[in-house]
Amino acid sequence: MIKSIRKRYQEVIVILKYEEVAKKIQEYIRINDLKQGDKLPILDDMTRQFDVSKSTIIKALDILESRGKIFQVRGSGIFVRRHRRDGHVNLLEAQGFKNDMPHYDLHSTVLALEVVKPDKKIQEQLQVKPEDDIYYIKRIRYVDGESFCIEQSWYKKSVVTYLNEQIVEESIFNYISKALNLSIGFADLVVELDVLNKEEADIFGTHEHDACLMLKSIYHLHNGEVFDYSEIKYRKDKTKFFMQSNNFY
Amino acid sequence: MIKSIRKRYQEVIVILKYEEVAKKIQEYIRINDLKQGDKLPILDDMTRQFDVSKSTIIKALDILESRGKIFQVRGSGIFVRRHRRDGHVNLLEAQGFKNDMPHYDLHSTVLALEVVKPDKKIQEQLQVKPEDDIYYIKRIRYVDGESFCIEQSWYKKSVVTYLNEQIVEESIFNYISKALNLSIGFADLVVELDVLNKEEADIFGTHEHDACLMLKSIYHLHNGEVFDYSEIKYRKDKTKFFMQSNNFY
DNA sequence: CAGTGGTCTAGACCACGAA
DNA sequence: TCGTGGTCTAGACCACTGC
Repeated sequence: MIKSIRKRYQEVIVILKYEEVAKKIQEYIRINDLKQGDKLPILDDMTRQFDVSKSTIIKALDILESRGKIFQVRGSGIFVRRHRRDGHVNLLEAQGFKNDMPHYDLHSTVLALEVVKPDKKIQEQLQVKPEDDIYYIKRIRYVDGESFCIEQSWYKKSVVTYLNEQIVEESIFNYISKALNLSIGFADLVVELDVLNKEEADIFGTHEHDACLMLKSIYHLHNGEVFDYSEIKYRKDKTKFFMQSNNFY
Repeated sequence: MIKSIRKRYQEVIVILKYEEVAKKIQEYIRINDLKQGDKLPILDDMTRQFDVSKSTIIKALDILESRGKIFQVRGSGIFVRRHRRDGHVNLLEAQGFKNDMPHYDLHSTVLALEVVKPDKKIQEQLQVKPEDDIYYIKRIRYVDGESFCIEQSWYKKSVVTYLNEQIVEESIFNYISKALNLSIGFADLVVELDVLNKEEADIFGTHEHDACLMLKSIYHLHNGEVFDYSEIKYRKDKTKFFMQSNNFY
């Protein structure tokens, strides 16, 4: 492959071969509507088809395996794993919403968007000082017109330098990666049971002190810096979290 | 390294270099009590120290990264990520219990251990026929003498050919991998909110219809065959699920 | 025992971060 | 600019599955 094709103008956006191959394999699965247990082409055929070395295919497959898309059986073949379950919130592709509910009508209402000083909890979660500026955002998210979750999030202003109502109504993460050109590295997530206060109960059309699922997340940039802490309450009757694990050793 | 050292007698258990290296790096982190953000030695030093090729080190590091132990920053270094949180159930190392609560006194009470025929739900989850034999197990698990969760599980008898009370009181997964020599490949997990029935409420010392966290899991062997479906109810006041995500792309 | 996937290496070259 | 990590390759050899 000619090197210049793998860069985009002056931006020098390098396309990784193994990412390209991984994308194409996923595309192949989608187009051929493969289900759990269906077999993919053998390695040798893939090296020929994609015109890359065996190692590169294997790297692409390892990535797809770690993302829960496929599983590899030595001596036998490479097989498709069950797809994301529709309507479940996928905790491991934790970039909100659009990904989880692709077939639904989604929108958000912004209840708060302001610059604040962090209290003790936020200082600790975001690893900031009391005098640092923080964007505080509170949103209700709707699925098919019905309230689905209530999200509060705190962004380091030194990283996410600017936010406005329109950005916040749409996808903050999309804005962060596309407009600010930051790349999100990893996240720590905690799921627990919580209860609704009066205001939240009204939003969900239920009763104060009702149980709900709480997801607390800390997001890091690629260099390890924390930039976002968020707390999301999900209504109990609509929410299922989905995950896939490979880590047996 | 001499090849024969890497096999154990006649069993031909091959030790993978990159798994060995990964283990040693984790050990290094533990011994030196490294915290989030602490730097590991540079790649070149590790290749020398472990006497393996650069690719092998990188593979080991990729594994540790996917397991949430470290993060790698190009041009800068390799850094330790926050450790498992004590007392949180780690959903991605979902092998029960002993791993999640290493510093606690754990035990189990077996309420049921019998061979049954699957109902519709179990037929679907385990992908078995109505006439297939299934081990049904119900256990209460205690942490420091206090009931922590109630687990029901269904094992394909064609895979897990034998179980007894002692095995079930201890670790079934341990038995499966060590004694039956089966290797667990991957799992699908769903977390949702559920309520307690009268019996369960009594076990937890709380009220019927109280909310609880429900974890439903489907476990697969390395070849993709389902062998276990389980439903675990966790008491709401004691339970936090923890996960780490890398999948931002 | 053929077919298929996995491990490991040496080495060339590239990309990012910090100073 | 240099230190550090990342991509990619060709190829030798190994290991598991199923016929």
